[in-house]
Amino acid sequence: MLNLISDRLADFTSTERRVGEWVLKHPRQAAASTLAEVANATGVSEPSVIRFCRRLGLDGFREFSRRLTEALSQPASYLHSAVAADDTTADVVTKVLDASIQALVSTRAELPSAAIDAAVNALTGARQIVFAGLGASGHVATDACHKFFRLGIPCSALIDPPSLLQFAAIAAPGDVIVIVSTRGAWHESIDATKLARKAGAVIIAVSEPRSPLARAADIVLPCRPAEDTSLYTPMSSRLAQLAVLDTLQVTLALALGEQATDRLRATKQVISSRHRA
Amino acid sequence: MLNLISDRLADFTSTERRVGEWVLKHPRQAAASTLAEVANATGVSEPSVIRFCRRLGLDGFREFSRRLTEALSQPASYLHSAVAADDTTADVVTKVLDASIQALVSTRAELPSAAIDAAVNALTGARQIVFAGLGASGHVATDACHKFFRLGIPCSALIDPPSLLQFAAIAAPGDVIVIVSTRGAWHESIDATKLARKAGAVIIAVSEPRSPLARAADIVLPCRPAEDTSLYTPMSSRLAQLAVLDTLQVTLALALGEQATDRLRATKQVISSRHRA
DNA sequence: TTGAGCATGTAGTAAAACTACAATATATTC
DNA sequence: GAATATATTGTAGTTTTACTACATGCTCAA
Repeated sequence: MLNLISDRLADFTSTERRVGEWVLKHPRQAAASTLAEVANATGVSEPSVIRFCRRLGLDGFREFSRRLTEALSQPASYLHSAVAADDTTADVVTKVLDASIQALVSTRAELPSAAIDAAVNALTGARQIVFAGLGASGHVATDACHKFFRLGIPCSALIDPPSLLQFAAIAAPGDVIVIVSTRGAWHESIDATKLARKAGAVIIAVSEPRSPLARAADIVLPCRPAEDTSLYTPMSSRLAQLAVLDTLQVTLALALGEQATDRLRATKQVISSRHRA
Repeated sequence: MLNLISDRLADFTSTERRVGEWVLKHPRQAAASTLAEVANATGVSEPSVIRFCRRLGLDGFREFSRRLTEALSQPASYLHSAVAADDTTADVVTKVLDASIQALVSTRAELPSAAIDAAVNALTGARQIVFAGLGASGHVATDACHKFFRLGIPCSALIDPPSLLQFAAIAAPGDVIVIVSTRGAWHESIDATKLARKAGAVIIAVSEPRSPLARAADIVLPCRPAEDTSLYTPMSSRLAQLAVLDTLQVTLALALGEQATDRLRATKQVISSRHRA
């Protein structure tokens, strides 16, 4: 939460920045304050504080307070520390898993439910869903495809630039493209996004929220990559992306109701019966 | 907080007890609700809810909300709870991510470094590494392949039964097969394991530790799947498998020394230079 | 310089939390 | 068993808080 604020501080208006800086400086006080108190302490008007909250992708001041309280009561235990060449195996196990846990914990704290709702809204009416990702994100896209198709929606995965661009060229209204990209900086992804959007498709980016890709997309599901402090540090962001898409799938299943759950049940059943055989 | 409530439940009035029981049953929802919503959900009047808060020694409903939110973001609350059909989006986000976090936390606790060491030992001398996985585990295998090949070892991924069996038939000493399987029950995997082992290959199973596959393998990296309490609960075990393989890769990189780290550096470099372009 | 567009504040509204008090239920004493 | 006292709960109103609509003023471009 605090990271989110400090990251996005740059593209705020001056009043919003003032609020953000104050919150970063007095996080505990901020969490316990009312809207009027924050406005007073920062010397801005109440609506400006609300605008600040909305800018963060939150619903309003209420949600801001809740998120901040959550963030401040989170344990600092799973902190990221770099793997060193002389670490024992037990050290490595702890460090790598802690980094991954941390990635999920911060995702949990920063994922705005409004964005999920918007995404679900787009997906419920979708004619088809296309999951796209290049390189390591390709695996996430494929995985997601494998997961969403069980809901009975036509799904496919595109994991190389030519396919992605070709699809973007023939995209149509009703198509939803979910683009997974850790940094959101590959220009192929961005080009495809712009192209497909012009054609009327909805683009959901699972990506670093301040990236060019995020700016080009309709809906952003933020997935902050952990700083790459070390050569050995693996991409924990991949886990976060998978978890975000898990969440989206479950929410979508709930939104679709009976029909989707029946299909889920059927896909589970067919597996377990094969196992017994 | 929740303990406090359940402890004191006995000396509450019947209305207060009704509120307390509901809060214990739906803690997340309670933390996100307004006074009126709680009153409505429990079928009592608003002042009664306030009296309930006061009875807990709190200032009012506001403080109750804050305390509850704090309590729920403590680490002990990353407990697995099933997604229900009437959950809000925020509930789903929390539940799904909590389940995933829980999977990693328990993996961290249970992963024996001796098994990692044994696996690294086998891998350092490997002529080639083959990652195998069927269904959802196929993605994990592919992902691992993509990750390990950067160390400069020949890697491939097999994600369908015929390929797996064919490879098992021609396996040779020096080959290491890493089989990913959530339940470790597909007989194709087990057959392939036995076959390849007879031919002198080393088999590492990333799987439920008490499964038939685990028994057949040389080395077991335990990955206990979270109980599938609900239809909606996605496979958190997949995340655990990925994290275990992350750990293995980092440990292997350290064991291989200079040469491997140079290669890792090179693969990172080529990506970041493309990004800038 | 003027006008479009954006940032910000003012004033008002809706809703949330809280209070005072009345009504009902429960216990107590004769 | 009746009458009174006490405790419990709800109703109706007040205050506070969060939010909205709109107006003002500022910035930048033509």
